[in-house]
Formats: sequence, C-alpha cells, structure tokens
Amino acid sequence: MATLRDVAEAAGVSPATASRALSAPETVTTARRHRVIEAAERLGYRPNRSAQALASGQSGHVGLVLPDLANPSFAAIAKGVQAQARGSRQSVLVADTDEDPRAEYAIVRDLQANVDGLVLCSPRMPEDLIRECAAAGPIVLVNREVEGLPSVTFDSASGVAQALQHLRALGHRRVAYVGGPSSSWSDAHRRRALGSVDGVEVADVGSHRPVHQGGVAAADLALETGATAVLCYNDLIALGVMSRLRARGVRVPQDVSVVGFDDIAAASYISPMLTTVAIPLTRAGHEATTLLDALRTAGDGDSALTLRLPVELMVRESTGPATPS
Amino acid sequence: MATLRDVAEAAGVSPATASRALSAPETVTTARRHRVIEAAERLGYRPNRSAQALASGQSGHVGLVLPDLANPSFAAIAKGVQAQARGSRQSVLVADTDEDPRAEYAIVRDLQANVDGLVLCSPRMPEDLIRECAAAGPIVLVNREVEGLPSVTFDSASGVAQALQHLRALGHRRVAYVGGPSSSWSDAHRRRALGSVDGVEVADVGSHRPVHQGGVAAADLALETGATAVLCYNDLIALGVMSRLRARGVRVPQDVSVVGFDDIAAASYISPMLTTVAIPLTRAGHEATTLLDALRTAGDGDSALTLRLPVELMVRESTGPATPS
DNA sequence: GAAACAGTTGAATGCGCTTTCAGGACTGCG
DNA sequence: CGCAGTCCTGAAAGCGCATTCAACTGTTTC
Repeated sequence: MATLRDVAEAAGVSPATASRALSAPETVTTARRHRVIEAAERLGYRPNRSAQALASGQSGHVGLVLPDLANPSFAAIAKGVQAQARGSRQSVLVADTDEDPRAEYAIVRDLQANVDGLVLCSPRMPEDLIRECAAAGPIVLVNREVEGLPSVTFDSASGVAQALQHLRALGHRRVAYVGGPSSSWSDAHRRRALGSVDGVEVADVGSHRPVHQGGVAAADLALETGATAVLCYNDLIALGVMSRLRARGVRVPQDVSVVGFDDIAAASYISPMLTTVAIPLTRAGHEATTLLDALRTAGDGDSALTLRLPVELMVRESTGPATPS
Repeated sequence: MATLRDVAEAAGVSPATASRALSAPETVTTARRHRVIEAAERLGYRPNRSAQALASGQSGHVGLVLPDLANPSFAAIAKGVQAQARGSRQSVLVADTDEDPRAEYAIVRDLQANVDGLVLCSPRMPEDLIRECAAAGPIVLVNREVEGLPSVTFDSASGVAQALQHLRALGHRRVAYVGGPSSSWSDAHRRRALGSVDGVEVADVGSHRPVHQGGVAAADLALETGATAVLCYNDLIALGVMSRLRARGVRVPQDVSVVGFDDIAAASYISPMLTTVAIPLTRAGHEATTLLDALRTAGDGDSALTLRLPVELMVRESTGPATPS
C-alpha cells in the first residue's frame, strides 16, 4: 500500500507538500501539483482515511441510523444518503437498530464517536434522548421533527388532505383511518390533519403495526365503522387491508376504496394498483446529507433549519366512487 | 470527548494498561481492570476507531458493495451483513454502485483501502477485475462464484429443480423460462439446471431486465411458446408477468402457472400469492461476514471456501394444475 | 536460599496524515 | 539597491491508540 510519503518521494517533494497538493491544490505551484498527482496515480495511492481522520479530526464518514434496512422506505432513504455522500467524497456508515428503540441510543452514541455527522431516522426514540445525541455532534433528523434540531420531513398533512379531498370528490363521506405506531412522530403528525377537510368524517381505527399483517388485522375494524374508504398509515398496511377485504369478499374499489402512504414499489405491482401518497424518500436522504454538510461548515448558526418536502397523491386503481349505502 | 488517556488517569494507571484492560481484559489484574472499566463508563469513553485503526492496522470496518440498496434483495443482504458485523463490534461501510458496473471497480478499490474486508455483491463485474480486487484485500463474494475466491451463494440449481418438479407434478410439460441479465452469474447458474428435470421441456424466452417492467414485456413471449407455466429469474419479473397476464385476461393459476425466485415480501402481499423459491438472503449476509472474519484470522489457508446455501420452494397460489391444451 | 520463571506493568515508539511555524524565494515599492 | 510584503515550502509536532520492550513483582523449583 503506497503511503503519502511514497508519493512525496516519487514526486521529489516533502510529505507536507504532497498532502497539500492533493487536498488543497490551490496552495501548491502548478508544476509541483501535477508531479504529485501524477505520482499518486502511478503508485495507486489511496489515502488512509483513518489517518486523515486522526490528523484532521474529520473522519470523512457520515453515519446513518435507521430501524430496518430491509424496510423499503428506509432503504430508499439510505440510497439517497449514500448517493449524496459519495458526491462529496464521504462514506456512509450504516447502523440498523433492528426496530429496537432501547438499543438505539447506545448505537447512535457509538457511531457518533466515529463520524462527522449523523442522519437519524428514528421514529420512536424519546425526544430527550435525541436531544442528548444532538448535543454530542451534528445530527439531522429524517421524517421527524424535534424543536430546535435540523430535520427533513414530509408534508404529510398535505398528503392526508390530498387523499381526503380525493375521496370526498369521489363521494366518500366517511373514511376510516388505520393508524401506525402510536409512538411514531409521523403518525401523530398525520392524525392532526385528519379533520382538515370539510365534508369528510374520519373514524379512527387505532394504532397498528406498520406491516402487512397489521393491515390484515385492521381491515375488519375499518369495515365495522361503516366507512366507504380506508386511509392507511402506510402502504404495507394498505396492502394488508386489501388482502383481508378481498378475503372477505369486499371488492376494491367497488365496495370500499383504499389509500396508502409511501408509494412503495409493490403499490404498483398489485391489482388493483394502490392509490397512495408518494413520499420523496430518496430525496429526503439527499437533502439530509446536504443539510448535514452545511451544518458542519456553517457552524451552528442557522442549524435549526427544517425542510419539509412536498408529497403527491398518486391516484391509481384502489379508489373509486363511493357506493351509496 | 474523553480519550483513553483520560480514562487511564482517572483509573490511576498508564494508558497502556487502560488500553489492555479494555481490549485484552485477561492480561490485566482483576482489580485494575475493574477500575479502568468503571472509569471508562463514568467518563463516557468511546474509543476513537480511527486511532485504533491507525495503531493496529485494523479499521474495524467491513465494506459492503452492492448494486442497489433500494432493491429488497440487496437490502436483505445488507441487513444480514450489518447484524453480523455489529455482533463482532464492527461497523459497516456501504457503497451503492447504482447498477453501474464500470464505476464499481473504482468504488471497490477506494473502499478497500479503508476497511478490513469487503463483502461484494456484484453480479456483473468482470471476473478479472474481481480477481484484482481480491488481490488487494480480503473479499467475500455473495451470490456469485469466482474460481479460487471465497463466496456464499445459493443452491439455485436445486431451486430450479424444485420448481420444475413441482410444476411437473401439477401436470405441466412445457415451461417457459424468463431469464435475467445475461451477464449475471446467477442467471447462468440457473439456466444450467433448466434441463435437469425429466418430463419437463423448458422454452427459453431470453434475457430480461430483473424488474417489474421486464416481466411485463416477457409475458407475451412466454405465452407465445405455448407453455402452461412460467418460471422467472426473480419475483419482480414474476410479478410483472402476472400483471401482464391479468391484463390480457389470462388467469393465474387456472390458465397459466407462475413461479418466481427470491421470495420478496411483495410475493405474499399480492393475490394470487406468488409461488417462489425462497432464498436466505439475510443469512447470506451473515455468513459472508462470518467468512470474512475467518479469512482475516486464519490467513489465506483455506480461503477458497465457498458456501452454498439451500433454497426452498414456497408453494403458494400462483401455481396450479396444468390446463389440458 | 538462590535461580529460573510466569505474570504484570509503564515508558516509549510509531501508525499515516494534517497542520502549524518559520524560513526561503520572489515581487513590487520607495 | 534595499526592504517590506507575498507565496511556497519543508521540518516538526501531534492526533489517539496499540504494542513492543525492559523492568519489576511474586512463585515455583531444586
């Protein structure tokens, strides 16, 4: 493995100059700079990030903590973070907390000691713990807001409103809401928008696990409310609801309309294709990483910046005119 | 940030002893060890990985390179790698190559300079480049075999055989195979098993992109062959095939049976639920990481170990008795 | 009771790099 | 022509840690 020293020798300069030629090109004479760069390439020099980190206090790593890598939503965020990080020549350290909010804090603090900044997707960690983490280093929250901390979230209130208006336009007057985990920030946020559309009454069916099975279980409750449409916390739940409705002989959308949230890939794979609120997850990953960069460079000036990304209702096949009851 | 020195002082020992107390506990007197550990906890000491890496030559990072984090299959592998790595107190550096085989090599080499070992999911990188990478540091391949390199793969030949036998048992005599990317190792591997089951004739429908749309496009070709069943390179393709069949009024499984590969979550969300070959992706991530560990400790002795994990046909609703033609 | 020994410890070294710091080569000005 | 002011450059310091090595302690053996 070629070291900076080797490069310096090969180029006939001091290690200091070699270092500068590679990381602050404008401070070195053109001729020398070229010699160094050429030598570095010829030797296949790869900077030792650990050494760089130790010397400069910047690890060149951004941390990413999320509850479940295998969950397509989080995976999409991860992809965005990753892409953006590579753009600024950083690497991504991921930590999957396996949906365990208790382990989360330790994981975050551990990671934090070894990255320049952290993107944190933690729908359920208590606010005070999050604050504690934020005190220990730059953090950007995704899909969650905590007063005073930078975050990128989605305008899901608007998403709820769009969905409700869409349903009202189709003649629905009573809609069941199948909620997600009660401790989740985004569920609380969405619930607040439930009453925002005149002419549509929303029946709350309670909190459910944000997985397919959760929807299966919730479907019967939704039906019981007499609602002609079901709005779900996420697509997984929506798919579960649809499964169960089909099993009970309830047709979608002829008898009941279903709307999801997230627009996961599977929403377009099934029949009927799911009407759902599309959320720019990958972009959120991008933005969070960018925000993190800005945070570190700009100091803590305007660090409380919070970005709220627009969402869009994708009308597909799972919603239709209300059946007169 | 507390450093090892601080801990040592607080515990009244030298930094050397503190270091040993934390990383090689058995070499330090019980009393002293406790003092050090207690001090470390009290001070909230977090070892600086970069410094550890620099001093010991072990970064404590394992690299993970894959074509697309948002692809549920790769995400599952990532999850396995992550979990196993945390178990051995390592962190995971992910790099998503965005399906670009050309960028891949540079990304791998870059990452390699900063990790102890690499888990590489690269269905399409040319063999010689992979070999070159392997020469530069420990590497374990996932879902791909290269002579002489350690890898963990799936016994998909058996998967193909299981699927074919299942179909034969249902009376199918002619099956269409919708292949994946021709440059992919696993597609080649599966194709080889296509003729392994007596009594079933397989019509090859060519190579297709391993995405939903690829299946949509392939469905008509499969129908054209006169086959009564379609075996697909992966579930995404299978879902696409089913979409298109439904659109054409062909019923699954009454008219045509469909079998996928992977058992992604969506396979169970749709109706009819997809019969598919389940692949232990997360376990593959586990095993690959374990293998990597072994590789580094054991030296290059038996480094050519290759693990072939068993797969299992999940019979669900998309396959049924063949329709007499 | 002396000698050989296994078990512990701390001082010192170095990992590869960035970053001061002070000096050297130039420039432009008076 | 000399001096202040600019640019570049290299020597050296140090980032936080693991690890070697020599010294030291307490045991065992003959």
